[in-house]
Formats: sequence, structure tokens, C-alpha cells
Amino acid sequence: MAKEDKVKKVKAKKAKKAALTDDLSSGDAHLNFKKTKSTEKSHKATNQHKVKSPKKESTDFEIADDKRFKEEPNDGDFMPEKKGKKRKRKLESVEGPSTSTALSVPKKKKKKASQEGDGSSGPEKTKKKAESKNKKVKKEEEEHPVAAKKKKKTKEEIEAARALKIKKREEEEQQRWRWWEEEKYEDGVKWKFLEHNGPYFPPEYQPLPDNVKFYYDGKPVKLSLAAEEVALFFAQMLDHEYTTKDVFRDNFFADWRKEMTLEERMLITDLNKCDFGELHAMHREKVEARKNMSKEEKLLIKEANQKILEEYGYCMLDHHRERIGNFKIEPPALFRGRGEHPKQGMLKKRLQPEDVIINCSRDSRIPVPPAGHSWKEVRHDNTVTWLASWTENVQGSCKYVMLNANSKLKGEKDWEKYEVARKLKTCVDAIRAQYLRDLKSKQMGIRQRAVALYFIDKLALRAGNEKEEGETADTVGCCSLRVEHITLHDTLDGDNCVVEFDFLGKDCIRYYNKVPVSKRVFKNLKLFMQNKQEGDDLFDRLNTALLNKHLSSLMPGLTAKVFRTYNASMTLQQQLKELSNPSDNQAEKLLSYNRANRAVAVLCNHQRAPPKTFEQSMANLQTKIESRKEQLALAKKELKQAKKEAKANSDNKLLVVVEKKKKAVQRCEEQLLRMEVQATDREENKQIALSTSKLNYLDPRISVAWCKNMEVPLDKIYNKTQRDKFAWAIDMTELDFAF
DNA sequence: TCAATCACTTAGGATATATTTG
DNA sequence: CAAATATATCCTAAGTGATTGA
Repeated sequence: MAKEDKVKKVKAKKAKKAALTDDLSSGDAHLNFKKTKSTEKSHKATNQHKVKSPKKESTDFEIADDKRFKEEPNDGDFMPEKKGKKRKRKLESVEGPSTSTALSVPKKKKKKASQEGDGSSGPEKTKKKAESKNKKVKKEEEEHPVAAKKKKKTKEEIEAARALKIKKREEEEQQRWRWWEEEKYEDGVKWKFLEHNGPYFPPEYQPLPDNVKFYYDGKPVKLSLAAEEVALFFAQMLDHEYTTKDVFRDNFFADWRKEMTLEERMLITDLNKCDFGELHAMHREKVEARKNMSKEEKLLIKEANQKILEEYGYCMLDHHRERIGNFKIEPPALFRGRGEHPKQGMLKKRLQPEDVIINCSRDSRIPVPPAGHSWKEVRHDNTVTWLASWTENVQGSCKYVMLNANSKLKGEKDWEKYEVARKLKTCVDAIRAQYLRDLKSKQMGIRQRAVALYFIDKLALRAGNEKEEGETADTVGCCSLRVEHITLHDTLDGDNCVVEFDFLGKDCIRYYNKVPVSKRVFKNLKLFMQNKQEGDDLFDRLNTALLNKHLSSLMPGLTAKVFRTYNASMTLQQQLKELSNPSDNQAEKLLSYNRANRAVAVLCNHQRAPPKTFEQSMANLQTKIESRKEQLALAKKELKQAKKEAKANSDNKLLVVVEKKKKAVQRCEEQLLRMEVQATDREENKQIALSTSKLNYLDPRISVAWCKNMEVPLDKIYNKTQRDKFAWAIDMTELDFAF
């Protein structure tokens, strides 16, 4: 659906022609931010969910110490700025009277400060923690024999298996590196020792069997190995929509021809005359055969993969064995950019060890390159976290081999991220007050900054870095919004001052939303749009660097993305409080959790393509519900009948029958209810992806504390991977944690 | 002095695996 | 037991934001 509303290709490069003669009549009534904010959050016009809008925040923090926010941003020196961004930057860097204190705190130190002295972290927790864990172990040991005794043989086995699993889990837990209890390295050092085996390279290309032929213009052509490999890439994708797109086809064809020999290039000049049918069929057969493999074959493959994982999937980092995230070198393929990507279909080339830079300790076993090869470089930089890197040929960007999310390096960073967001909580009121004031600034740049910040805070928009034109799909974030991305409505659906957003954001996911805003914001937007045309930047005096510079002066570590984290986690916390009830049963609690999670996903616009089978499976469920309803009706009727009979002659047997029927009705009702809940849950989730927010925006400690308070087992909320990733939070979070 | 580069987080789709259902 | 469905994992693209170097 995102595709339909193609944003028009605008090549008229950011011609900044703002005629900026804003006259500052400061007449608007002062707005109450809180009131506006909380209720309007996340009203997507497209998908209306049952989720209640987030509750009003009770953010009553008083920022006592901070004079900065009290000062009126007194820039009498306003002058219309006519030129482009560069000029503006200069002007504004002269500006602020107030940045020094905040900025003088060196960044690296701040991290420590933010993590210490916080109620829920710190080493004192350690002992308590260990105790409680021991208790847990004991308990489980006690419970299991009892449970096993009760059941019969097969059940016994199941029990045994489960016990084993639990034991394994405990064992794992025992040897987990509890890095969060250790001192942190300072000044950008990421590790002291790093050893690994280098990345794993994909297998060489296997040429086609002789009976599978490529045809050009009806005639079989034996391709050179290189050309054949690339042809197969295309053939394999023939079922995909990509191969119908002109851009994809053209890019592919151009790059394919580069791989051809001279003769091949002479011969093959038209993609439409190429017949990949046999290659495609072969590929399909392979896929099919793979599916139909016997258990043994599958096991064999699994074991082989396991071996690769053992050898290449781990590294030693400061005496601990850590899992590597992406230890496999990306195999060659046709580039699949998202949306209308100008480079889709280009050939992503096969990498050689000669392309790869290795990073590891000087005193470690240096990884051995594949036979007959050598590394591009081996370096020993312990201020970065990557183990290997290479430059990818399609976009020219760097790619890295890094650790898994459950590693110390990633976990620590994640923790830090949430601590920064929590810190924002203590000054968000002041910051909001300031940007509301800045809405009236005499300087255009400051006004634009204020409006952008208003969007970022209220709507959780991304910062919106500039992108190089023609290199990527045309997507935008807040600072890069163009005038065609918003429409202003004086009134709409009974609301005043409504801004209609319609643009493609990250990954070409459409953002569509109608948002009532304050009068002053509305007026400013009108002003920003004056004398501009399609293709012009809405915020022509603003970019992310400027915005972030300002933010970091308000609070060390503050950047635009922190607002997303902050608002996401706050929303979860509020929603959980609002929706869940300790007296609910577990299913209801989980539904509440999912809804709270969903509110965040809606806020952050985390979408997914509706599953291909969605309509079908929904219909199936619906028919199941219908038939269950009939069953219920029948059961009820029978119950009535039985009752009647029982009344007529009070036979004990008949009473038993009545009870039975009653039970049947009850069971039926429960099942029906469950299915109906499932149906709504699924419907609400149709195009919403919960996982992204869960993984990246929601402070896990909120969820952990909620589970503890609600007595919901944590694994109902987090699967194994997620529990590993959030081990630090699971370990340190107490019942009373508040974000 | 800012565009390019670098390092790292965030993102959705594809694919594999597990579970449920018929 | 197979098919359908749900869930987990893999994969790599696409962002953010700090730093760098021409």
C-alpha cells in the first residue's frame, strides 16, 4: 500500500527560497502542551485500533536548577536569512548563551554518571540477586519429582524432558557473564582482548548441470561461469515482483553484462530475449527437494551448520566466549533495495578475503584466511566493536561483523540507551516548555527547530537525516520533510488546525496521520510553506546536526532518537498501568500487555505487510467461531431439555446429566470467547509489527517488573532470544522499577 | 567547515522451525 | 501424519549521529 502513494520524484534540489519575512505577532493563547499531547498521540487515520489513547502523563517534575529554560531566547538580532543551510549554520552557532555547562561534561564520563546512583542499578543488587536465584533452583528441583510421580509414563517422559530443559537453562544461567556487575571501561575502550576465527565465507558457485540450459532468442547458450552465476540469481527471483520492475531489470541487465565475456556481451543484448525457464525450474525443484528431505538428511544439514557455528560463530572477548551476530559473509546476490530503490537489481559481488579487514587483539590468534588467500588488512583497534568489515559494492558503504545482541558490548549499549531516555524524563517538561516558547522566536531557524521538535516529541518521528539523491529511495524523516508531505486543514472532522502527514519513512513505510496541532504550530507551518513549491524542504533552516546540537546542549547525550525511546517506553508503562489488572486471568493480562505493546508500535509506526494468508486464515477462524456458536446454541438447548426432565421427575441420574450439560455449555462458551479474543487480537495486529518496539524501544525493565507484579511468567512475554538479550534487565529489575 | 566516512542501531521481509489442527 | 498456522531466527537494508579530513 505504501507504493500507491508514490511520492513524486523531485529533482529540483533543495532550492532554499524561503521568503522569510515573518512578522511576530505574538497573540496566540499559550498552549497547554500536556493537554494536547497525551490524547492525540497515535491516532492513525488509517488504522483505528482499540487501543486507548495513552493516559495523560503526570509529569510534575520541577526543574529547579536549570536557569537555561527560564531565560527568554532573546535574539533581537533576527534577520531574514535568505540563503541555504550553510549560512544558517554559521549564524546559529553564534547564538546560544547557555550551552557551556552542559557541553563541558565529557561524553564518555556521562555514561557512568547516568548509570550509577540510579535506584535500580548498581552493585548492591548483586548479592540479593544471587540469593534469589538459588532459591529458584531449589524450588524447581523440589517440584519436579512430585509432578512426575503423579503422571503416567508418557507424561513422565515429557516431565523428564522438561526438567532437563530447565536444568539446562539453569546451567546456562550459571555460566552467563554477568557483565552488568562489573566496572566499565572508560574512554571508549571496548575490549582488552579479542580473538576469533574470522568470518565464514559462502561456498563457491556450483555450475549448472549440462541438462539445464539458458536460451537466448530461442537458442541454447552455454554461459561462462561468472555470467551463469549471475543469470541464476535472476532466475531464482523470477517468482518475485522485483523481476517485473523496469529499474530492477535494467540494473540487473547492465551488471550482468559486465560479468559476461566479450562474445556473450555481443550476443546478449536484450533481456526480453532471455529465457531463464530451465534455470528457474531447477531452482524450484531444489527448493521442493529441500522441503521433502528425510529426517536424517535434515539432521545432517543441521549438524553441518552446527559445526560452522561452533567454529565461526563465537569469539573470545575479555575471557568470555561471546556469540557473534553475523559471522557469515553475505553471499553474492542481486541487490534488493526497499521501495523504489534506484539501485535495485544491481549485482552485489562475491567477496574475497582480500576484501575483508580483520580486527582483533594483537596478542590473539590471528584468524587464518581461506587457503590461498590473504586478508585485506589485520588491525587491532579496541575502540570499536567489530571483528571484521568490508566495503559493499552497490552502495559503497561499510559492513561489519559484530557480536550478537546478547553480548556484553551490545547489552551495555542498550542499557545505556535506556538510561539516557530515563534521564530525559527528568527534564522533558523544561524542554517542552522551551520549544513551545521557541515557537514564537524571531529567528526562523529556531522556530523551525521548535516545530520539528514538537513533531518528534509528539509523533515520535525520526530525525530525518539528509540523503544523497538518486542513491536511495526517496524517504524522509522529520527534518527532511518537504512541503508536499503535509497538508494543512483549518478544520477537519471537527478538529481545528489539523496537519495531515503523508510520506514514506524508513524502509519506505508510509506514515499517514491526521493530527490536530496547536494554533501556533499551525501558523508556523503556514509560514514555513509560504512561497515554496513541491520539492522544497519544509524546514529549510534546519537539519539534524543543528537539531541534535541544540538537544545535546539541553541535556548531555540527548538526541532526536532519544525522544522515540522515551515516548515509547513511557507509553508502555502508562498503558500497562491503565489496561492491566492483577485480578485478571493470565490470558487477559497478556492481552493487555499486547495492547500496550501495540500502542507503542502504532506510535512508532511499526508496520508489516499483512501476512499473505491473512484473509484466508481470518475467514477460517470466523467459520470456526460460527460453528462453535451453533454448538453452543445446541448445548444450551440440550441443557434446557435436561433441566426440564430433571424437574419433572427428580431422578439423581438426571441431575448428573444436567451438570454434565452445564459443563459442556460452559466449556463451549469459554472456547468461543477465546476464539473471539484471538480474532480481535489478530485483526488489530494485521499490519502492526510488535517485535521492533519490543526489541528496540521498550525498556525491558518495565516488562520484567510488570511480569513480577502481575505474576506472569516472563517467558510469556519474552522468548529465549529476547530473554538472552535482556538478561541484564531480568537480573537487576526489582518489583518497584519505574522507567 | 561541511561533506564524507565510520560505527553502530533499527527495520521489515524471507526462511526455518515448532506447534496446532484436522 | 500431513497440512495449516504460528513463532523464531536469519538476513541485510536503512536509518542515526559522531568524527574526520580535504
